[in-house]
Amino acid sequence: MNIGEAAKASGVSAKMIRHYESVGLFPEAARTESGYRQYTDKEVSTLRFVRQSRDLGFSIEQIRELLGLWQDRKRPSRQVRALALAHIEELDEKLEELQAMKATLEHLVHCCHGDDRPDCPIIDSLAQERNEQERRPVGATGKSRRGTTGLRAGRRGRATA
Amino acid sequence: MNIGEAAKASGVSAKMIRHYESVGLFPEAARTESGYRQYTDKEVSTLRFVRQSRDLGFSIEQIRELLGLWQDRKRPSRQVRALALAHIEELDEKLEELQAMKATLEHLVHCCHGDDRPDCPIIDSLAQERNEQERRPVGATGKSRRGTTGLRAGRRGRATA
DNA sequence: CTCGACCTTGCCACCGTTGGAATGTCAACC
DNA sequence: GGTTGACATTCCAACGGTGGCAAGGTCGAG
Repeated sequence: MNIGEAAKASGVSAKMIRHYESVGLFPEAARTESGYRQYTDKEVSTLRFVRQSRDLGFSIEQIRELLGLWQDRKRPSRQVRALALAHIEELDEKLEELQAMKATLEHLVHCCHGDDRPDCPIIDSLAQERNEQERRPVGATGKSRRGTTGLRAGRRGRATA
Repeated sequence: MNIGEAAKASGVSAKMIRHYESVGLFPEAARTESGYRQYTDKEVSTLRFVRQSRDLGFSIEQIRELLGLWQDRKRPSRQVRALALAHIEELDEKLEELQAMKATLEHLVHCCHGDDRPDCPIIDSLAQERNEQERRPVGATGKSRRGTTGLRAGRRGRATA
């Protein structure tokens, strides 16, 4: 099976398959004499595993761990569960951050007439001087220093794209 | 005012001030004879404006527009409102995506005993073959092609850091 | 004069993914 | 055989936004 077929079958683009290999998420694939990568069904399921994991938002590093746990058939399910729970927490942090932004924005939008007149509370608010505390309307107990929302980055891509 | 002070005053790191300038979000700052950037209070408030916008998750390009609207004192507030609404929609898409991930994960975690035994529904699920539809448990009417969650990227940084 | 704190530019790293260029290979058709 | 088109290969760059480091210049106080 060539890389293109493997891509279609797994839902991971050929591009990303090579990338994952180069990053060491995958062992190097077997090659034909001319250098084409060859994939077995087993490797395709591994690819599919990676794909599903990424769809759930796991990072490459986390997937590396997941793959390890998957291949170790004796590992306690506790370990997998812990990994998943940790990821849920990450998701929660991001959710909170996004929700906070949304809430603030909705408030501002609510305050703005949005007509032909130039005065606009949204712009005014952005221009306003504020201190650290006031700026975060929701949550933010000051625990996690570095916000990790990481908006706009773009993932996914239907493979073979 | 040197760049360091401007950074402290605005909450935008010196690094990012230079970056924004290089990207053209800012006009080039005035310089001393020796080449140090000089900032006025007015420029600091612009910086603050940028900072607040970023805290609300606006992209550089959106901020560019916001700045334009801010400086044009005659623009109808409708325009600003529209920009904000558009951004809220973006946030919503991301929220939905994250929530879908979380829901799936929570379901899986719920199904997994998480003990010393090796059998684990989480891993099993990741390994499973699935088609496009089944993979997305929430929302996903197929409208927006490119998922834009963009997990893990990391923003913020308290300035002057 | 020297020291430390600041500034300058520039380039690299992260994250994951996509795109392109330039080139090589394979299978099918005439 | 030769040509064509769909594949494959590699490498390099980009996106967003931020941080980090290095090699140098500048400033003010001691």
